[in-house]
Amino acid sequence: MRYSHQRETIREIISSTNIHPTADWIFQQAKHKIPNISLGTVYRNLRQLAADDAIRTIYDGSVARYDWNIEPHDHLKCRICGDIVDIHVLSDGIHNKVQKQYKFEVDDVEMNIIGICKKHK
Amino acid sequence: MRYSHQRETIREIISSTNIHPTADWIFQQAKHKIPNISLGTVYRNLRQLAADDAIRTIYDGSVARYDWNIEPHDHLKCRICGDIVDIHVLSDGIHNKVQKQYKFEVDDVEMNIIGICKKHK
DNA sequence: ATAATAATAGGAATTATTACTGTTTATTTT
DNA sequence: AAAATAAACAGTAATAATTCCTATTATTAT
Repeated sequence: MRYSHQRETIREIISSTNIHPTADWIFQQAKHKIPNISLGTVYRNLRQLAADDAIRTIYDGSVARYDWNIEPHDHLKCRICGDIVDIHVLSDGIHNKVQKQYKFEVDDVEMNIIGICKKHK
Repeated sequence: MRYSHQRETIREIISSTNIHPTADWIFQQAKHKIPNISLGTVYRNLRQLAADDAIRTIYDGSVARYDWNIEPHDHLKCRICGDIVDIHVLSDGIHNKVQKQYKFEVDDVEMNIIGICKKHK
């Protein structure tokens, strides 16, 4: 993968926040630095960065969000404010358990816990 | 919610399969029974059935799929054949652990394990 | 410095889903 | 049982997220 200014800018934007931004949010931020950047460029680079394991794609219902944190972790999503926070509750054992019990080669585990965060109950 | 022939047909279609169908697949099946049913009707009823906890909506990347199984369970998704199968690995303890540790009121837990099923490795 | 080609901007196309509108139909009231 | 009410419908337009296309630009190897 060849260097590109656009891709580095996108990478920096993702690394700078914990909000798990959408492609469009990243696009809006990127425009501040590169006014004529295009949305297609943002999507193409997000796909490339994810394929390269430089970022992680998470799904919030049906919209994709992006996370700089590529370590295994889970998500807590508040259905009042929409905030998504990283947590770590899933034991590493699940991985092996599934592998043995179902003869399934595990690549990725995504766990999203939906509910109401402490600020809203 | 008032009775409707369309909704009952949709409910039956979902109950009859383990493939976790998409709205469009359900629409194609429904047309065999009700030739002039419209896609909007399928989506509206899927939303209503899900709100009523008669079915469960699951997200396969960014497309919605529907599951007749409303008991807590997890999913194994094969990235070769696309098949999604129901499993139960997550202990009920996670619910309380998250509730206490993060003061988060848990409504729903979705866990998808992505990898390669035994038929394809 | 030049050639080769990966990446880009801008826009069109696609896919999944929701919204709108006039009509039909299940249920309630008379 | 007929009339009134409103939920649900079919058909279609609109929207949102994402991907694809093409001519141009930028990076890298020679």
